[in-house]
Amino acid sequence: MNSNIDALNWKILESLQANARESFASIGRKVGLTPPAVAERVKKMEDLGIIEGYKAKVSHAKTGHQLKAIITLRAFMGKLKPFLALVTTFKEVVNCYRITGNENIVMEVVLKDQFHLEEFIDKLIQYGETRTHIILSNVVTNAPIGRKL
Amino acid sequence: MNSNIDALNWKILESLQANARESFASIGRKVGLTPPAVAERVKKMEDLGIIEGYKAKVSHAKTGHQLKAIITLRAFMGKLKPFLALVTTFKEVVNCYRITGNENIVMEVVLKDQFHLEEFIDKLIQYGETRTHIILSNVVTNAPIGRKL
DNA sequence: GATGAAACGTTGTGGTT
DNA sequence: AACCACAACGTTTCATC
Repeated sequence: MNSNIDALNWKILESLQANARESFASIGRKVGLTPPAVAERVKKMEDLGIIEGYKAKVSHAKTGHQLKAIITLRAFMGKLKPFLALVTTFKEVVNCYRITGNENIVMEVVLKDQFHLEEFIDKLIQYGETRTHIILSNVVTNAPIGRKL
Repeated sequence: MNSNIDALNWKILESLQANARESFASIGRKVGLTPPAVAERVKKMEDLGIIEGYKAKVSHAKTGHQLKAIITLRAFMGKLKPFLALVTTFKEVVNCYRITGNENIVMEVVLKDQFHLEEFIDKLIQYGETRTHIILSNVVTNAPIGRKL
């Protein structure tokens, strides 16, 4: 389970977390391997599930979603299951976790404006009690995973 | 600010959010453009800040961090500023936002185990009152941004 | 892992609308 | 301003060692 990731693989992961489009040839120059060797290591890490994918990060603000919020939900009796099915269809929801504690769900949502927020919250009220926190600023965003944590 | 993103660019963004390592040639085949045309459009979206970067997603679990948690912080008087400076150095913190409401900060953290969690919370107590929610499961993770939100 | 060759992709120039 | 065509160059991929 906790896979054997050597120093070379950590360097490769570091590069790919910083720029997923960097070529294997370029990574190979940095870490001292030939392109096929890098390709083989990357393929193996993909197969093992260490690398889960490569994603372009698209700006929320530049795509017209100036407002971000954290919303927690404390589901009503019998409403958690239907909510879990529905939440994957809400395009506003970027991240959603089931959690322990007084609330059952925490979501990170992106919205156009306060009208959009109001409209979104209205869709939630039948499933449970919500609490909304407007995001004022990003302090840390998608920090890379490193060797020494 | 809210940039002009046409249907073709949305298709390109869709592809790159699904697989940031897909070649411009391959994307071009899908959307009906030549590779240089795709490259030019992508370059422009990078320059405009629509595309913020390309990141490999590395599995937390496979790198030895089985435990994830949402931690909120209600900072003590005068402790918010020093905390904001420090939090960027905590490798456990994947995401951190400043928010409105009773708490000032919400963080998403990855940890090895409950001992690691205890150790991490101990580092926070001098900055404010914390509340910890263990993440039980991911319902939605890094959902792509789409045209019609 | 390395090497070398073939297939593929990227990038720059020039030209078209 | 956006795109295509073509060619030079770099990258990936496969065989082989």
